[in-house]
Amino acid sequence: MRVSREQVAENRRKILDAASRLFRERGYGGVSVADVMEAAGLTHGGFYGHFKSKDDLIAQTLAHTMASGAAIEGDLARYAARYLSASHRDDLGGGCPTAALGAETVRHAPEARHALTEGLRAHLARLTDAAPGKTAAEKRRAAIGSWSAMVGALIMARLSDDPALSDELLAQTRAWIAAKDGSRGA
Amino acid sequence: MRVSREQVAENRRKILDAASRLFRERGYGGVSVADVMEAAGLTHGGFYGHFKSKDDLIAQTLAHTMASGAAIEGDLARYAARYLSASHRDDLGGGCPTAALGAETVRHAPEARHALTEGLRAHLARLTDAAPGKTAAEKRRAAIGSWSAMVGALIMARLSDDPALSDELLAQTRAWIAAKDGSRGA
DNA sequence: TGTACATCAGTGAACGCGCGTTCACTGATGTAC
DNA sequence: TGTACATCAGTGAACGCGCGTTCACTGATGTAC
Repeated sequence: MRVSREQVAENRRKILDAASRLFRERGYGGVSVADVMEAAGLTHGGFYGHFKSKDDLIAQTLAHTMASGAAIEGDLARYAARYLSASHRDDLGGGCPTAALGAETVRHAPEARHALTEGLRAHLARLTDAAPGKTAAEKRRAAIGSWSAMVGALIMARLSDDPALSDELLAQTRAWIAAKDGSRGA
Repeated sequence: MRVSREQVAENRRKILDAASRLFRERGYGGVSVADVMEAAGLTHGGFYGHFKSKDDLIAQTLAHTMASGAAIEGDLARYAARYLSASHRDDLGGGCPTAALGAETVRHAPEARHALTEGLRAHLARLTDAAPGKTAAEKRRAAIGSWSAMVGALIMARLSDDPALSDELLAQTRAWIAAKDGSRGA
């Protein structure tokens, strides 16, 4: 049963959205092509009309997800407070793709790595604008240092099976970033 | 062909060492039980004499790997310089288990998460001792903030397919940690 | 505008491979005498 | 200390399942007239 061109485009978007969430929740290996298609409301056979392979889906999903990189509201400390919140920690599927998939993506197709790298580059540029510092170099350093701390802390907070340690990782990293920002670097 | 008790213990250690390196290099899903056994110089059939399942191997491998947490030589900035080096970035299989496997381990058996969490707790205690700060609270905060930044920066430096960006992530995060340490916090 | 046909997105069964796991067997180790 | 037997770690073939991928088919869409 053929569908309209608009329906095709919408189906493709649904597949990418479903894949984006599922991959972040369960990792690449934890999600089958059939899982993605079912979540998109389709059957698995139609998959290869949209994508060349599962690896192709992974790369395109990352590009799709990173393209919707939101602008940063407020300063870097404010952004860090939201990033390092319990609600973000508990929302794997809707949260930061770098924290959820960065480590696994190293081992995947070059296209997937490339999509994440370019998303990361764009995000660092936005963070640099929002970062404190008198010079461009200071702002860049604060952006990279703070962002590294955010990603690392979120991953470890999710990893920890001790809720107290998990909360401490978030709170202390938030405080450290805020203190660093206030102290105006070098 | 039965082997001696010492041989059994040595084989078990070889399996854990091989698994530790292979899992870090390729992730849990990228390594088969047969891969591990072959790397340990054995055949796959004998695996279930040592471990209950692949998940059991994963958990025991993490416990085994985290148990050999080295003491920290020098202060925290010195440790960070080594952690955030090109040679550590390029040595996935021999490098930090948290950076290599932390994100994936969230989705695995509770025992695996627990082993990593306890290793992390012990490591944070050692880092706290080496951290700068006048009070215990300051040292703890510096340890957690710096450690989060190290883990995040290493993951992103490995992820980046642009060598210049990769190097910048390491260098800026090193500088940020050093600056922060010098500035004596809040 | 209406009709006839070609196109092709999606369906669901099927294929083949890899992997986790099991099992009958082997032969060296450990032990009872 | 030496011998006979029981134990059991490791071997390699086999099993079964899940998953990525393919394919013949369907029927609605798009188009030529």
